[in-house]
Amino acid sequence: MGSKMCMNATCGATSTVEWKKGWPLRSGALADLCFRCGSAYESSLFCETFHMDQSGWRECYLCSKRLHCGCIASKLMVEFMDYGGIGCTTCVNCNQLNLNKRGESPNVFSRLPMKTPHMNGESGMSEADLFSQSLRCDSQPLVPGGDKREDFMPHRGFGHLLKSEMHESSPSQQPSLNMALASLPYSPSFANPGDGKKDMNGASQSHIVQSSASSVLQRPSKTVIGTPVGSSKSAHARIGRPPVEGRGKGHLLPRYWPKYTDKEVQQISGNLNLNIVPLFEKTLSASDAGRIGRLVLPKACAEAYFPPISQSEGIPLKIQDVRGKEWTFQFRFWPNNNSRMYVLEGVTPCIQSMMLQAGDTVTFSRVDPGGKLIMGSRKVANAGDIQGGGVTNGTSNEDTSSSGVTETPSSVNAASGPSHIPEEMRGLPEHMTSSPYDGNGLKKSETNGAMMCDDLPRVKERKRSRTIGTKNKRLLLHSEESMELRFTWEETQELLRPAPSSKPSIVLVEDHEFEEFDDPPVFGKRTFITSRPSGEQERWASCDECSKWRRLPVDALLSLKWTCVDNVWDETRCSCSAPEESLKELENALRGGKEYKKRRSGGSQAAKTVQEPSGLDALASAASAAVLGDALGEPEVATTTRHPRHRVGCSCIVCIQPPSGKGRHKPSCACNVCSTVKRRFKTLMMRRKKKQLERDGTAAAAAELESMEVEGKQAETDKSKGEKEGRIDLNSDPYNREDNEAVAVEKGESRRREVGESSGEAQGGGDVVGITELATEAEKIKISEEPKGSN
DNA sequence: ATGGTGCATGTTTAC
DNA sequence: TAAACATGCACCATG
Repeated sequence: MGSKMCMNATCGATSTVEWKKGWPLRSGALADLCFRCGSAYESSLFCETFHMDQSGWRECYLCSKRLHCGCIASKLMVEFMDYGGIGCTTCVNCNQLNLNKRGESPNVFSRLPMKTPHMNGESGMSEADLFSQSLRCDSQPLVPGGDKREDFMPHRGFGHLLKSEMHESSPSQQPSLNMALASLPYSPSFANPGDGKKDMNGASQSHIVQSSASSVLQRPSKTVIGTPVGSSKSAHARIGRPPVEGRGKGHLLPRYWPKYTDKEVQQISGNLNLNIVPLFEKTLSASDAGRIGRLVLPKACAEAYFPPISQSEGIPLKIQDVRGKEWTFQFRFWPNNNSRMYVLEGVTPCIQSMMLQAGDTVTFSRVDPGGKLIMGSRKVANAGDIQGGGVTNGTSNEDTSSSGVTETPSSVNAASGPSHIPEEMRGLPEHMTSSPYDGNGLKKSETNGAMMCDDLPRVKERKRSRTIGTKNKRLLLHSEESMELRFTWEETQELLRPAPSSKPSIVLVEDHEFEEFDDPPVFGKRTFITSRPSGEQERWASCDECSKWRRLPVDALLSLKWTCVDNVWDETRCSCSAPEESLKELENALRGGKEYKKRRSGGSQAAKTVQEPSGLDALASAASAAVLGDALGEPEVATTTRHPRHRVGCSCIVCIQPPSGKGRHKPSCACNVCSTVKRRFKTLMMRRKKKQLERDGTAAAAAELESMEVEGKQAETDKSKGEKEGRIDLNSDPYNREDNEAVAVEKGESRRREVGESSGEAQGGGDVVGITELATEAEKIKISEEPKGSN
């Protein structure tokens, strides 16, 4: 055990052994007490006696007023701490010292109204200067010979950092606590740089102040987007700030520093009409965002800012999101290698509510007063940007936080947040991803030049990204899912083609020919359909070789790879050497579409890189468009949604529907689709009754049956008539030779398939009101009917 | 069979 | 090298 010096300025005793165990700290450990004066050595004691619950507010024991410095810092930081390690504070209001509960002599610093260090934009002063000016020593040396505060203060402020940064502290003077991040801005040890009379092993106090301050202040800048200190833009900058003090001994890693911009804090504060104290944040891992619903909390953060728990089961913890909704999570821990692993359980609903996924960031703040925990979020750059799918100005890299406060990505360069997105996937230089604030706090933070130039973290970032890129497959997959696997049913449909080798067999269903394939469909080339002024439709496809657009028959189905040579429809343009036709029509059709824009603006190179995607590329493109809600030109312009195997002229339920998203049909709608649906449902009902009656077998029932059959025949006649007019039964299944779900019902075929067809088609199309409902109804009917039938 | 829970283990990172 | 953390996985409960 190294020698310790009593932290009580009035004592200053040094001993290597004679330290008594004192009262329990919040951490559960026992404080070391000075053998002479009984003061605590453990700096983690501070705030022990007058602990600030979680709010960071206290009431003056003398004037009964809340300690409040009245400056803007109060909204961001806890203003008062117990300096001196014995839990005493000077009330700024009455300037009286508050003894701690043990009645020990006050030996305190109080804070003068100050600007928050990171808000010192106009002053041009260094943060260290502001720290110094914002603190003053109120204590009077109680022992002749002066205040020995500087003897021990470095232990609790920047001191421990000096250990690593300067290697100047002797082991005996190394602190027993690591409250650096919490206490840094408040460290009174540097309040009076010129006041230092003693060297710390040779280092002057002023030196220490300077060095330590700079070393500390540089830290955030290495890991987060940071505006240079003193910048007037600091209110917008996402500076990773050391959070307010917590009770934990370990200081928080910069990656957990809350990286709010001041505007965001103000925004949250404004939203909730509360003072917000940012605590920490965490980038969601795949498992955090997964279905397990467990959010692993950084140990230091959990111990510093969440209530202490001694049982593994933990406690329910209420956390409010910035919309005001209160969530209750189970805050608990697991034993882990003689340590603890803290988790929040039951976060899935909240995560989903905030629409967060792996890579996004959750932020934890505290409300002053009250100590209520607030959970915010910050979404990672969106998939499209990650994919590099479009050149952005950086403004779209981040999503609006579901928290109501839009936050920038938790730093492009930060070790957390978007860093989990492999740089290779970004497609953009990192500096492109800095985002400007929109001024109202609702979007974007400003570009930060400081971090753009900071290569160190970028190197680190790349290292991490590579690792994650190869290792964290879940996260990667998730991103890929976002980009490539989320496409709509219709978008998939339009890309499906019959397998090249498969020969269709023609099936005649109610006078309609259907091609049926034994092989599953394959992905085909994406094409565009345009309409001529005459109304005639034609299809356009881009050659995979020369990227020239070729006009094709509307019913042309192209394989995944398609080149001019495959253009069997136009002999004059079946070679890449043939000139391209006027693209006027195509351009018109695609005007406003992304593909078109890309192609037009990109020149030859762009034409090469942004050429019409094929197959999975097209899927990815479609997926991106779907995900991003992009205004991509509709690939199938002026056409209806099609089955992959359906040809032009197909009048099945899918093909006759308007393109998706064209609105729902009204209940009274008498269009082809709706009337067909209704008719079909009627038939279903009729058959159900018929079966019911057959079972009953009563004479009356027979009579009813007779009349029903008359009705039914009439219905069938209508149906047949309708089909001959170009309509087709809703339940016609182009894949089913026997078609006719009624037949299927009678044959006991799967109701699931049946209903699935109906509802699925309805969904695939324009969400025709009634289809789903009717199908559901039919399902119910059959379900209720089946047990009876089977018995 | 499925999903939840608790712990173990491998990887990463800070010191 | 040790701590922290992400995730795998065995075990158990439930339907």
